[in-house]
Amino acid sequence: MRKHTAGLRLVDVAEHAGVSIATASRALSGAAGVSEALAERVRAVATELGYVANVHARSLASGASPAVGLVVHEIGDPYFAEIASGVLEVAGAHGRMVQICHTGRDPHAEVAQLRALAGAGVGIIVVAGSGHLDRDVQAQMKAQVHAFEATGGRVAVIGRHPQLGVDAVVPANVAGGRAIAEHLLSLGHRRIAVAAGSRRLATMADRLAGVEQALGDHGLRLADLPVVEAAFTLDGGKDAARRILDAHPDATAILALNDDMAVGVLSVLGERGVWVPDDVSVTGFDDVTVAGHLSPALTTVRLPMKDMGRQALELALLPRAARARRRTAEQRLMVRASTAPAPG
Amino acid sequence: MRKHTAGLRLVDVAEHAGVSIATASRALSGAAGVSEALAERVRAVATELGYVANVHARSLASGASPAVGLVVHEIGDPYFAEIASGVLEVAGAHGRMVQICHTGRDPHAEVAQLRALAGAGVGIIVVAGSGHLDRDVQAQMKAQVHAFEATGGRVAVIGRHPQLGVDAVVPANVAGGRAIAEHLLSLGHRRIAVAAGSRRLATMADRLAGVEQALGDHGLRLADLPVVEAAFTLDGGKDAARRILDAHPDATAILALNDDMAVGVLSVLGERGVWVPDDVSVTGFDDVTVAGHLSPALTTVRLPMKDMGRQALELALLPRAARARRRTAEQRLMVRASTAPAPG
DNA sequence: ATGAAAGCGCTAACAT
DNA sequence: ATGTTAGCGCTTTCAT
Repeated sequence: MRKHTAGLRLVDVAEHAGVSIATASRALSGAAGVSEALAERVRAVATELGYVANVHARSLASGASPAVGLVVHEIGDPYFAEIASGVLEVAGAHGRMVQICHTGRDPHAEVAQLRALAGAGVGIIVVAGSGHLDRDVQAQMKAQVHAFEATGGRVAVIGRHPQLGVDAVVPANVAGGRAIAEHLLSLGHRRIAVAAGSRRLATMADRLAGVEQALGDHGLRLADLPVVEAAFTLDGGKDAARRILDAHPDATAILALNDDMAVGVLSVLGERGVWVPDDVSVTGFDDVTVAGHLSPALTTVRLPMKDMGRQALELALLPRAARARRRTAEQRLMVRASTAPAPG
Repeated sequence: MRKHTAGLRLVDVAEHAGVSIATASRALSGAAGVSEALAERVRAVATELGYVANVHARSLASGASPAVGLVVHEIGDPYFAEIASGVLEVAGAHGRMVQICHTGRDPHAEVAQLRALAGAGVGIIVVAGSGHLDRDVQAQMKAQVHAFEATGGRVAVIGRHPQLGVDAVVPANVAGGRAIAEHLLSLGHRRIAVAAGSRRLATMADRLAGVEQALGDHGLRLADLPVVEAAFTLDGGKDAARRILDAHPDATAILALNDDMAVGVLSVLGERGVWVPDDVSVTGFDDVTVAGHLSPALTTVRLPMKDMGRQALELALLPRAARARRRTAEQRLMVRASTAPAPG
């Protein structure tokens, strides 16, 4: 904990400028009711003295805080790091600080972080993690979010959060899932194994739904394909790949539902001497920066993560609307070297 | 800005528990001077009511803030994202929030962010970006840091920051530079081109110094090698690779001074039909998560970024010492597929 | 347009 | 061990 041993105060500025602290306050916060000349003088004195207002005092007195909270699953994960980059960019442009919390992919931790941010007195919260299909989690999130909004807080989420009813930036996960599956199908793949994260995540459900649509177009059903659930990470991808190779050695393609998992899949395939794309095609989802530089370059679905971060904060910066706003972030299929026509 | 329209206050808890607000305060903050039974009751009431203390009021009254500020060049960059992950982990364990600022690699922005964080009332600042060799920048950083420490703030930096005199976690950049260069030299490479970032960064100077030592062991001098300066990013690596290929087509190895640049180098080499490692060996520095999964897997120097983040905050959490503390983060050479004996 | 003064919610002396 | 009360530095009525 920091002890404010020193530090200039508003009184100091006021005295130096020969005005009352009320006038000084108005001049510095740009409020009306001060002659421009006086305001100018006060500001000059403040800069000269190097005065910086105490946020805590300001927030306490005004009941308004300029800080924005950002909740991510894991900041070390490129997907969230890129989103964070977009959020920081917009925050910087508005002179706001960003407090980041991570949840370790635990939905209960997410609720706890929300509470913590509210307690930490931020005025805006952006939730970057996927929504959850679990009713219990949804209810808790909803309660927490509403409590925060009731005290004047603003919330925006990235991803589909069923029942939440707040402003949202929703990536085209269904369309993306459809596009990537369609790509594999059009290459003649039929024995496709899916490396998936938890089905309790809305993101996962949506991407799978898209895959199912594409399959349906070809008279196939998702239920007939092996869908292996594992952690939504590089290691999870490794895990899934091993299980797929063992249980379904005849698969000609592995469709991973994010790039992290795809990297793990590629890694295990390499270890086992399976050639990509000659023996098995592999696809990812997200198009994180390195995806195009992998071995081989990964065919994937691009999502504009940084822009999603920007847009989410921009939504949250807007005054609350009667109906929750919704922006869609478009996907784009990136065909690279990790996919090829099905062998045979 | 958030308006606190509602919200429970300490008085509410005190009333419900039938005690004074002083007792309530003591009970909740765990201060001495309250009977355990009473403290327990107060805490129970607080949880039941869902009371969360107002940080602004608390910080204002106590003059201490639990927030920690983290300054990075770019949070979307995996190197910094991993450091941030370590900082968040330790902060979480101590019940503290982390405010992240990015500087866009501009040293003057770094100074400005420091000032902003101090103004935002954080108690601790961790600076993750490399130190700068420019005297002017050093002086400004120093002034800003001292001003912050004078008001009771704590600061820790990651990387060597000449003249700063604060607690630091210093990665073994010199040893790493030496190890990676020695690796190439032992493979018989002599015509080595270096893809470097700005030489004004301490990190860069240190890594180059290590390279120079290894060269010296083999009777060579850095001055005789092409050292191409470019942005310390993937695009910078591309830029450097193009210039190297054009001006020094006979180079048998490209030593990039971070992984981002190495990825860019690999990318350009691929485009131009240069085989790695058959025609040209390529090395990186940092060992970001994907380095081992690139095409080909990158030989590089591993730095424990996440742990560096952890350690930096742990240092900053300690009370200020008479002499600045210094922890060294060890490097480790990771030999992979991107290097091979020099051709011919 | 300017100033005086009453809080914002909490902590930390200072009583008791 | 518990309660009373004076601030922390600022914003914002309310006077003037």
